Amino acid sequence: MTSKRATADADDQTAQGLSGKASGSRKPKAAYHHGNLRPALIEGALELLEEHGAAELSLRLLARQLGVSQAAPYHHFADKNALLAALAAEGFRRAGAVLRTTPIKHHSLERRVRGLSAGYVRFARETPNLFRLMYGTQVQRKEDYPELVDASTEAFEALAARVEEMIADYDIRHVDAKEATATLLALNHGLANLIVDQRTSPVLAEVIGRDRRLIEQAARLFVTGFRPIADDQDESAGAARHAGEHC
Amino acid sequence: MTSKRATADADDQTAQGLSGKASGSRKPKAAYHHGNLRPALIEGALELLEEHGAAELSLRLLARQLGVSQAAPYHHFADKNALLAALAAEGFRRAGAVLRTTPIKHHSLERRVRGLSAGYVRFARETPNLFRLMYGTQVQRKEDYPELVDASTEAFEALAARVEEMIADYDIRHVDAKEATATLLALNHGLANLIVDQRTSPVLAEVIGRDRRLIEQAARLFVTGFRPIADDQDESAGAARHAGEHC
DNA sequence: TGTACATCAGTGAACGCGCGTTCACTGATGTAC
DNA sequence: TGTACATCAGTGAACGCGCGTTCACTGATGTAC
Repeated sequence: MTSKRATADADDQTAQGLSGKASGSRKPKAAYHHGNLRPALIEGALELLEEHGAAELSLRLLARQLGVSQAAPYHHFADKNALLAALAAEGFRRAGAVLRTTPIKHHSLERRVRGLSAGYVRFARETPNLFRLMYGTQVQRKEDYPELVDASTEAFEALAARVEEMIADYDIRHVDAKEATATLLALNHGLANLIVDQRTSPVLAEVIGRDRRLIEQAARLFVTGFRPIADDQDESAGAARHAGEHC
Repeated sequence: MTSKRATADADDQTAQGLSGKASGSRKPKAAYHHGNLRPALIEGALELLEEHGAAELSLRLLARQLGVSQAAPYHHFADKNALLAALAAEGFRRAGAVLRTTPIKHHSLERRVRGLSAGYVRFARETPNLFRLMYGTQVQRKEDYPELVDASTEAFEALAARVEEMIADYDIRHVDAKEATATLLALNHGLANLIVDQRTSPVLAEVIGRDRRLIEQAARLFVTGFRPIADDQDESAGAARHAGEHC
């Protein structure tokens, strides 16, 4: 519930209380004007979302939690869907930031891939309900919210830039950049979803439970390729060993 | 709304009507006893789920749709959650069947991988809301429903068996079977989720929109590996070409 | 510097809604004799 | 073969709930003069 700008002002007004304005009525309760409600709504909604789940995130509960009337949010968001869209946009901004800033530049290809996967997965794990909100059906008419469209586009482009960087640095010739980006995104997205999901089966849970290992393995396999090739896991490329079979 | 067993009986009773039993009262409306409500509930729920979305799937609407009182479902499911769990279980059974029966045995490695991905994705696309239900938070206390646990375990094991088959047939030595299964699952799951999700960004939509191409590319890259290797895409294994860089 | 006033950000009561679930009930079914 | 009866699968009315949203309102803010 830490807020950024105006809440600080509001706090000043109530907390300082030394300017004659407050005129003695020391209500520690909220001033009539919250003063910073919009960001507080988003922040509070993110907390409720993770704490109680998307199904229980209602404008009324949110308003109650912020000590504000249930009509107040409507001064800042057209309706509930608009608030949800703002949350999803925030999610994409965070995901984009992770992809953009993951420090992988001077590592091996495998470690770079692993770093990107780990970052994406970490983001999803930290705020799983936000992650679900970003991709689920809960937010309707997503295309109507430019903030959301832009944020998600930028997140995708952040990953694309990282992939292009790897392709350039390693002079990888046999793949198209878009193709590789989409595939890596699918892999990351799949890992994140599996890890975030409630694991229904104990068998699956055992495999997925050890996140770190799973991500390492996935990165290695993604880089190495799933096919008969000799044992060059860690060193460098080795000679091929198997003649093609059918087709 | 085609039903399997008991509904047929019920139909016989009303439709035939030649045994004196019906005694002339030709009500084409439902008999007092539906006779086959449980499967009808599941079937109807699957339809509602895909048609109107999970948010609008209520027991009341379902009962109304089946021409039955809103209390009737409680004779067959303890509560709404139990019905949802049954739906999810049905989803895993279908997914497992797809993975088990996808005919890939005599194809190249790449085509086998592609076949498995395509099958999983097709299942997800055909009933996207069911797909989401299987993995989402909507069904609570999943572990309390053995039917669901078993079905999801069997689906995972179906994929594992296919991966082991490939590993054996191609004598792939540098990967562990579990590792490869988990990674391929992640890739498939990511592809399916991306394709099923509402695509927020037009940039992403363009990449993901052409499913078939995306899946082909992902399979190729998954098999080939994302690293500097010469051009042996289609033939067989080729000689390696790039000396290792850092690390 | 003081004041009038438009505007903004709140309030609180109310609307109508559909939902999950329970309850006492009743009609239909099938089995024991 | 006919009948009594336990059991099963329905009914329909009602409970209580929380929700999204709207409305007429009022207190606070800041700007023009």
